[in-house]
Amino acid sequence: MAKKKAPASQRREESLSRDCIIEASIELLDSSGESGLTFRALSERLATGPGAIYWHVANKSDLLAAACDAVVARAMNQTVVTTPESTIRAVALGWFDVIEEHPWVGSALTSSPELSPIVRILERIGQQIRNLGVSDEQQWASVGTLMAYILGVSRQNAANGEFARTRGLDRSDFLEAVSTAWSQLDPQQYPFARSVAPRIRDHNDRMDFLAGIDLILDGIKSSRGGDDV
Amino acid sequence: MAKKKAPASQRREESLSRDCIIEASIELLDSSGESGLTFRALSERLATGPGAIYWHVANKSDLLAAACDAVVARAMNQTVVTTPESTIRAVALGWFDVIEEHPWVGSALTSSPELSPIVRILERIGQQIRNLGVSDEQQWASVGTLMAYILGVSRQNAANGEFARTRGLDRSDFLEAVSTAWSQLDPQQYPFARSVAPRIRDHNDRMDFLAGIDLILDGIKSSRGGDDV
DNA sequence: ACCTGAACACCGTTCAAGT
DNA sequence: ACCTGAACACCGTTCAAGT
Repeated sequence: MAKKKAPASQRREESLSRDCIIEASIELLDSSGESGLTFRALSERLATGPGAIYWHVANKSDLLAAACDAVVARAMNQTVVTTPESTIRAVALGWFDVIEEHPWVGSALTSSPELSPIVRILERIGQQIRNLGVSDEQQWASVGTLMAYILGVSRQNAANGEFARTRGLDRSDFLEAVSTAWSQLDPQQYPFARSVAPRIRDHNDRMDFLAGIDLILDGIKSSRGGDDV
Repeated sequence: MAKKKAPASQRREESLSRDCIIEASIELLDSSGESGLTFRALSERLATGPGAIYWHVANKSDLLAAACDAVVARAMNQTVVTTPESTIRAVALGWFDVIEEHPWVGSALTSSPELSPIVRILERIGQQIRNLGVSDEQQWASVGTLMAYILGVSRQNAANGEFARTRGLDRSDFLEAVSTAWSQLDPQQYPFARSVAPRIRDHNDRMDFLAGIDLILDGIKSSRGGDDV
């Protein structure tokens, strides 16, 4: 029950702790992207030496995973309760917004597959899939597909954002570039990409993301009835 | 028509070229993972200095993108012709095998969103979605969803593989670790993850991947008829 | 035109030494 | 117990100098 108390001494500022290191890391990642998180930048921000951080954190990948988990935990803890389907959509959209705010999370997610962030999302989706009345055997496929889709979009968005940022483009510059590049592809080899190029310019990532969720939910519902192959 | 001819001179071994640098990079990535590709390791393998590589290649991310594109291009060029649906499944499975052989491709893919590797896959999927008779407005959503799913799985598999490799685990060790970790989660907070934990131990990535493709195809077919929201 | 290889700036990480 | 900061090994990248 008893929360871990802070040490009695009241030094100037607060002393170093795992939590405040993680918090500073998140700020650094938000403001300067994935490459912005270095032990030197971090120790400068925390007014300490690089070595000090290693007392509270095992190494960089541990640090990144912890920062990622902190963000995800915060986001996944606001509960919604309506129908299973609309809860899934709400969770998915909430997650989309998290990625927009913290693009680096998209790529950091995959580094710690053992537990933490991915399980948090999987659990929320999984519970709703159960509520949807999907059979036991189909649950794993349904949740796995949704997860792969959600993580796939997250990663791609993160990469696009990082790509744009490092080249000093904003979002519409980026879409414009992709659109014109695709429209100049060889018509024989790339008819589909060309046909779809104009649509890229003013599409809405968030809406497209939701459309994919709905598509998968349709698939889940349609196969909920009969087939079990 | 005329293929670019190699220069007449026949020096000992072949001289450095963009192609052979890319080939050596692929070998390096296959054998030692993402972190194995360094300019020093590469120049040693090519019996040259690190600076020489920069004559043929702009920088590391250019090199990685080129290596990735080479692998993808090779894989996407074997054509299958049956029904649209089974072609999509074949392309997806073929892609899955590419990732198994070259896990680093999963994470390198996203770095060059402008064109190249992603468009190659998208084009093949897109053509089949058209053949499936999906309406123009639905095509983008359908292909986008499939792409996000496929790339999502690729990325996750790559990350899992890398995770296992750096810890010297093989695949079953890894699954075992995840399975037991999930089964020890708090029953109140993580009922779904716990319920699904035993299934992880002996699931088949390839089959699960295909199940997801089929699920999404079901969704596409079910919404092909009426609704246009 | 192409290659060499030393040099630069910058990483993650360690560790003896301090308090 | 916790922090300091110099030091180490290793990156990507550049560039004067060579052929």
